[in-house]
Amino acid sequence: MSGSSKYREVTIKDVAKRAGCGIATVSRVLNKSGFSSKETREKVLAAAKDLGFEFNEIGRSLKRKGTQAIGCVIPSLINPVFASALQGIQDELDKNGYQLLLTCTDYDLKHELDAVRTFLQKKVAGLIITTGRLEGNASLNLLKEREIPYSLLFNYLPGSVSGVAVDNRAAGYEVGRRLAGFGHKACGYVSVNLSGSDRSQQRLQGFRQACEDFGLNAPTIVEVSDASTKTQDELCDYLCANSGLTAFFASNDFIALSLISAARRLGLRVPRHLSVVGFDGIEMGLLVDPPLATIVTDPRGMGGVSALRLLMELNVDVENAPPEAEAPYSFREGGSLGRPPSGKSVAEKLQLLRQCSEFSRHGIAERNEA
Amino acid sequence: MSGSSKYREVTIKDVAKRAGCGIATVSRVLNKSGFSSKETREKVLAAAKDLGFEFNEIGRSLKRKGTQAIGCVIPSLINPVFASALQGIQDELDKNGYQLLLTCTDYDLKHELDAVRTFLQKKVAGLIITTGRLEGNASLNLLKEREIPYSLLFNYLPGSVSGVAVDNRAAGYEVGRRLAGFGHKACGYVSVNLSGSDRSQQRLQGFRQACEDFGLNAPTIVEVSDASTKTQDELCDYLCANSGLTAFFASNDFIALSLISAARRLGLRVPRHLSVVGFDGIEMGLLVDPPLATIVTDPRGMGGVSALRLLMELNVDVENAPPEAEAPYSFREGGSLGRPPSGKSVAEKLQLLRQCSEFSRHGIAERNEA
DNA sequence: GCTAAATGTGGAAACGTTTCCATAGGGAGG
DNA sequence: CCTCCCTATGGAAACGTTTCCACATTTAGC
Repeated sequence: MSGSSKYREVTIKDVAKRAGCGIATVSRVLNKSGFSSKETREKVLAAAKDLGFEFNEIGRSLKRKGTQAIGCVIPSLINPVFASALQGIQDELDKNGYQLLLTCTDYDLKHELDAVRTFLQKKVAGLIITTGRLEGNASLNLLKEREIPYSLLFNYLPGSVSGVAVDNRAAGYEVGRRLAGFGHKACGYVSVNLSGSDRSQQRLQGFRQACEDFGLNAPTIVEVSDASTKTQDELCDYLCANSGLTAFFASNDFIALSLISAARRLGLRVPRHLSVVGFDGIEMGLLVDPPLATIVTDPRGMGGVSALRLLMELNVDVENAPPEAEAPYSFREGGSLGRPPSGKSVAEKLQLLRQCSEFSRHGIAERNEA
Repeated sequence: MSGSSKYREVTIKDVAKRAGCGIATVSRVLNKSGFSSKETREKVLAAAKDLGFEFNEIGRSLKRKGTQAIGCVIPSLINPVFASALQGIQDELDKNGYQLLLTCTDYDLKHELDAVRTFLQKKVAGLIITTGRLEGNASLNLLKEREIPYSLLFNYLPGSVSGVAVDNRAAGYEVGRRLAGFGHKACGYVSVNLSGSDRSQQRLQGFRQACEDFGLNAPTIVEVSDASTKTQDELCDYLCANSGLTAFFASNDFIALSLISAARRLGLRVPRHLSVVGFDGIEMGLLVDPPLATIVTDPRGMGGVSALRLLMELNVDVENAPPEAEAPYSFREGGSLGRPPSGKSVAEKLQLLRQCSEFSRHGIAERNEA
């Protein structure tokens, strides 16, 4: 309220004055660089302590022409996969004395470019980027042109750009193979933002190829919006309109669980009437009933690896070098994947769907709540 | 490999030379501050464009004695509540031209203090903090001493420090009231990190009070570790050891869902044999069967509000001022909360638990997988 | 006891920017 | 015609640091 004891920043000059020496000496002592006698060293250290001196990183960065910060550009934090990856990144950066600057792009390439520009102005040491679209990506071109080190996360373009990512194509193929193994013939691929996401498209490619190789029909595709309540409605519509499909590959676990929920709303049982396989391997998938069959990945680990790779490129000597190979994944069996319905179950399913089509969606909800 | 066409930073000096004027003029033009003739303005703008000039934010920050960055200190990104909040923060900062510096503390106060120190060295304009323990918190004391603006998120100490948070005590009380309304008498409180989290303790306080006011027994408390697989085991043990409890309040939705899953493993049904109420209102809670009864909060909104409050304190004129009141929450009914088991159900439940105690936990898993 | 090297120190420049100040031209008002 | 003020401009200082360099002192080698 009264005494404006405005805190005054204490600089290296203040320390020098107090220690009775030049600022160069202070800098050397505090940075443990160059020569210094034990005597002055002690005086400087004492002075710094007395005054509560802390380096001003801005001054340092200006002189050193760079910061100890890494810019990170990801689509969103709502997706737990990205959040986990970020946690992995943060852990590694922290361990190596780097700071994390974060921006979310919401899959908007314009936004992405702005973010990269801002990071460059802030003179980040490097960037970690997850983008929706690799090909002709303006942000990446900018970084290449300026020769700024960067590391890609979750992105890779087969035979061209490589980053820390699972082989989405191979993983998608694996899902197709598994579905075939259970005897499914007619499958669906459910995605959010298929058009704007390389990753989703790669998974679909692999899945398609597997369908072809193992004699399944070409998958029926649906792209749903990600506003949760709307998603449910869209998924219900999709299920109703495609009663012939017996198994679904969802582009991530959340969609997979949404699909199972939508099926439940329609009175359908998983895996009795339909099978569902997800992607990512989020923990929740193990807590639900039936447990979700999915491709398990390690986003946190991947984030860590991407950070380590970047740090290595920056000549930081990290504790243990990250593996060179692409990120591992594995197929997890789960109760949500079973044999396709046969005979009685099919009849049951069709009966249920027929009933549903007689209700408005609102009606369905009401009926199920009763 | 060969031509080292090392990119050379272009500075305001280069622009000045090219435009044939002084650097002061360039600065004025590019910042639209002070006077400039139309003629020079055009020359400078053209020169800047030709050379691809971009401001060096370090130089700017040094002169201006501060950055346009906000430091954010949260416990973890794995908890989707924090991730959502961060998304809200990021959105607002982005909208107002501020950058986000992020650190996760994993509830470690030492780590928290280090992070705050680093942010101060980087001359952030302000901080947003979520801490486990408010009382006597060293980081906050440091910030007060240095007179650095900060905004608390998810924390508040009734009658003392205030931040953007729901009234955890009142919300906990509300849960107790609801459980009483359903006729429960003996309840449990399940938490991770109870000792290290003010929030969890406040929820418990409110819950306890409600139990007292509505004539329930004092709640039985259990603290579980957060390593998922271990959690399941611990929860199973807890359920077995407390067969008399009919309802559980979990300190967050994830624990609530874990508890339901653990119950399922034991053969128990929700809400037939036990009721469960969560906290947070994560989306997943609506996708599972039965839907989770919980306290619904708006972490993303809260993050946004905390950012806006901070920006206002920094005299940024934000678009619309955040609400002054504490963050809203609401109780959501869900299938996971029902009446306590009576007669036949109790017998059934005891029978199931008796069977379980005959198996090792490993045995349980095997039995259920079969 | 002499040079050469090793050790210790501080002045000053530099990093890229903003901004104070001095200077100067031009128009208006007396 | 002389002030005065307004517009326009660039030189130079300042922000806090690191580091080059020149200089001083000690130690070592003969």
